[in-house]
Amino acid sequence: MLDIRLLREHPEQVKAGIAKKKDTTDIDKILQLDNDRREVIREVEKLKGERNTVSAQVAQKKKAGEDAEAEIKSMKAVGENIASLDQKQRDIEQEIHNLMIWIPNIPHESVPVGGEENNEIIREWGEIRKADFKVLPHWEVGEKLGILDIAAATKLSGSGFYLLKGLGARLQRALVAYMLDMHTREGFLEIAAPFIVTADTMFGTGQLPKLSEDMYKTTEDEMYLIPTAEVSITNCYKQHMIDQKELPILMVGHSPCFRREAGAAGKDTRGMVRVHQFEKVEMVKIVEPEKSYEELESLTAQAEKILQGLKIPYRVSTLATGDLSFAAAKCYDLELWAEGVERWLEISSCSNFEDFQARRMNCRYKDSDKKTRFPHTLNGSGLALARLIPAILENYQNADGSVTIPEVLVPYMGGIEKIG
RNA sequence: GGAGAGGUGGCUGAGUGGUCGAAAGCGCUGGUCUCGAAAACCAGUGUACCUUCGGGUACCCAGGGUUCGAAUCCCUGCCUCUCCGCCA
Repeated sequence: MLDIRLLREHPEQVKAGIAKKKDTTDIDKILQLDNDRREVIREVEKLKGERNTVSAQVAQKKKAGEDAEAEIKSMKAVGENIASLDQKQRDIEQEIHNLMIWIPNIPHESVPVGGEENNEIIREWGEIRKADFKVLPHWEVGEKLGILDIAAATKLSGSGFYLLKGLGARLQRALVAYMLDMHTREGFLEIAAPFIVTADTMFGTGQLPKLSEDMYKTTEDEMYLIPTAEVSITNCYKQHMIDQKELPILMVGHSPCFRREAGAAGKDTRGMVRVHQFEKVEMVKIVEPEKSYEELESLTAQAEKILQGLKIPYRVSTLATGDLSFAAAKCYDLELWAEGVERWLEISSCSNFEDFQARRMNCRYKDSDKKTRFPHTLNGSGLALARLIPAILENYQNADGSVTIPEVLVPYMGGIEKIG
């Protein structure tokens, strides 16, 4: 959520910012409501002041045993007037709120302007292998090795699901353990949080109300299945006052992610690349505002360490404004090269939300001047399994159809060095 | 699921209709003392909004209600705790 003061004081900046994200909220309408609101407040507060004064007189007279009927009578009408103005104020504030919650965060000045085509690749890492045999896509090699069974998943849940078995399931477990170990070693606190959360929690990180269509929702209790562990982990600090000494807060967790992919019908229908449920390790940071952009760099570097450890080539790009998510001010995408599908696959998004989420969650901290402020929140995948496994099955594929286990995973695989 | 108790500031916790924004303690900040620290003592210490910058208004889980006036009384919801039931 944006600060209404930013709208008041720099309306042009806000308008330009949201336009870069292709948002069309009528900012002037909100400013008009904001003026109306203040007018009502001035009026009602004057009346309340009067009532408080007279009420004090009533109390005094009663104490002294005097008659206060005249005062009581005169305040009756004032009281009714106050009640109706209070209602009017609430209505206006509700209307303002209902508009504010749909406004996206505004992009940081360093973010390239434009649509997806303006994303900027800022670095690449690793050598793309030139195999002297035909590298099979992961769904083919996975089925052949008996470790991936898309048909079974489809039977259970319909299209857009995968099922791993044997060493495939083990590989996923190994990756999760490898990644969690890496991040906790670097100071991230491991969190195992709920996968089902309330609407209020979804509001806190910005999934609601805008992304409602993308999530699975329970019918009986109005609960939501998390689309990412970001939701559960970040919201641990919802409605919380943080002591500055605790900052920066670094957390990491592993969870399944549930996504309806409502707008993506017909895209990437084969394999594990686009599915309704996948596993992911997610890192979250809560930091002082002054440090959030350097923290974004180190967060991205942290995600990159996983790929470097696995020796998988990747590239990092800065997302252009039109490609940024609702809540993000700046985002780096990590894409890895998958040799079988011959594509760069998005494997991690590392974003700085500035105080956008903190404001929605009402997460605050006291700074060194004892002033209450909103911290900045960040998160980054570290990493998503449903795209990492395909990359391993393809990039580590051998001519005989077997798959070599990346060296760093061997200990996690109980010493197994090759599948097939 | 059943019965009961309760939700008050950064924290603990008093307060059952009228100077209560709220006692006390802890914590925090400053000072005295000290070579320095601890202890002790003294002082200070909520947030948001409106403002003609004098001040004013609101906030004691949330939302309604009663009243001239509500932290305090009533209703609804949410959450926590205790006991019972059920249960991986």
